[in-house]
Amino acid sequence: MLDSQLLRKDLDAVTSQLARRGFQLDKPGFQALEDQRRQLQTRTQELQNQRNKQSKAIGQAKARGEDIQPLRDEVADLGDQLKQAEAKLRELQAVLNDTLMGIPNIPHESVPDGLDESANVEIRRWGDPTQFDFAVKDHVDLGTQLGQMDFETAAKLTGSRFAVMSNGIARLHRALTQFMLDLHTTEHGYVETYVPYLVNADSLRGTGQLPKFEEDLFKLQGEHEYYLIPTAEVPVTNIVRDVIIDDDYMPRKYVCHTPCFRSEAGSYGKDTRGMIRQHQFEKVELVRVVRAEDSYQALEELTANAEEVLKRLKLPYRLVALCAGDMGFSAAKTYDLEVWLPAQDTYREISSCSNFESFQARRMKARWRNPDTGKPELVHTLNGSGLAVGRTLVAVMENYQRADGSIEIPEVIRPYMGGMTEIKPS
RNA sequence: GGAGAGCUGGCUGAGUGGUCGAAAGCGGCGGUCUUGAAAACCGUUGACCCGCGAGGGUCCGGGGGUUCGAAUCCCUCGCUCUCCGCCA
Repeated sequence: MLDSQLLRKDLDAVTSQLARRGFQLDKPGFQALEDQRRQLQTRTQELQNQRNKQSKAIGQAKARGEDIQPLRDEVADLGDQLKQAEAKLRELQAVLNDTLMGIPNIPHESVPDGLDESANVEIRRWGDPTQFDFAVKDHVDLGTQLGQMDFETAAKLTGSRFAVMSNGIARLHRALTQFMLDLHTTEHGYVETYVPYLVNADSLRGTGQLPKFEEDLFKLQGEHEYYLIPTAEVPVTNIVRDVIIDDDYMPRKYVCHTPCFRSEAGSYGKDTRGMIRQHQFEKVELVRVVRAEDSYQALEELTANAEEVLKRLKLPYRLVALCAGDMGFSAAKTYDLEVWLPAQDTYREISSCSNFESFQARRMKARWRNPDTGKPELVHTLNGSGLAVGRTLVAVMENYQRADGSIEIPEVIRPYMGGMTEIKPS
């Protein structure tokens, strides 16, 4: 959510900055709502003031043992007037709030112009695309031929966009997760965190998935209004919702491994093969809660933390700065990490690292107490994948494949697999 | 699942429907004393909204209701705790 003060004071600037990401703000509409609100709020407060004064007078008169009936008659219809004004104001504020909740974040000045991914800007590359002297297979062929990846059985159990893994591949999948968690906790200073995989609507509103993107989520049936988490970002970031963090506990760095559930509505026909786009996948998520002035430095660090996973796995990748129009709703700036996938002969997203500035914090009322002023201030929140485990598995399988269809295990992962060096057919 | 008790400021915890945004204590901050610290003493100390300001308004778990007036009464939802039952 944007700062409503900013919208009031500088509507033109906000409108043009939002236009950079292709969002059209209804300026006259917003202005009209805002004017109405101001009028109604003043009027309501006047009435409240009147009521408070008169009620107090009644109380005092009663304490002195005077007859209060004349005073009561005076305020007879005040209550009705006030009730009406309050109801109208509430209605208007709800409309205004809905409008506000539907406005995306303002792109940071360093974000490149552009409305789609073609305008994204490559920042740097690491490693060279893996060379093979044989025809490469994709992870589906590799996994199926090893007898350790089974999409048909998954379709039987549930439906499309799910996977069953077994044996070495299943273990590799788990080992990658452990490796990432260990790296981020022991070397990058993140605190390992375990959270619920079901969240309520308030949490989803806090991080920006609701109200606009409900169709992307799996919602539970039953007495509770719970949703499956689409990313650990939601439960982890909401840890600081409605909290004023003590300065001693700033900044906060969380790492959290969870499954993620996404309906992938609207992605029909996209990445239908294999593990690239699943309804359920594992992710190790990095979340930071920092002071406003530190958030862009923190974004660079967090991105570097995610890159380190790829470096240790010796997977070639590139770093891309998303243009204004390609960023997610809540982000002020986003870097994507794209890993080299030989079978697709291209780089594919494996991590997305964003600074949300105060956009989520304002929705969540997440603040910290500034010792200099003694006042609570909104925090800045960031998150990034470190990394998406399913896609990392895909990248390892494809980049470490051999001519015979076996897969070499990256050195840093071997300790997590009891010293195994390769995966061969079951 | 059954029965009961709660939810008040950073924390603990008072609060007869009427100058209660809320006693008191702790903690924090500032000061006196001290070479310094501790102790003691004095002072100070919630958040949010509207307004240039003076000032006004809202907030006692969330929402709704009764009333001229609600922390206090009623309804509802959420959460916590205790006992019983069941259980990985």
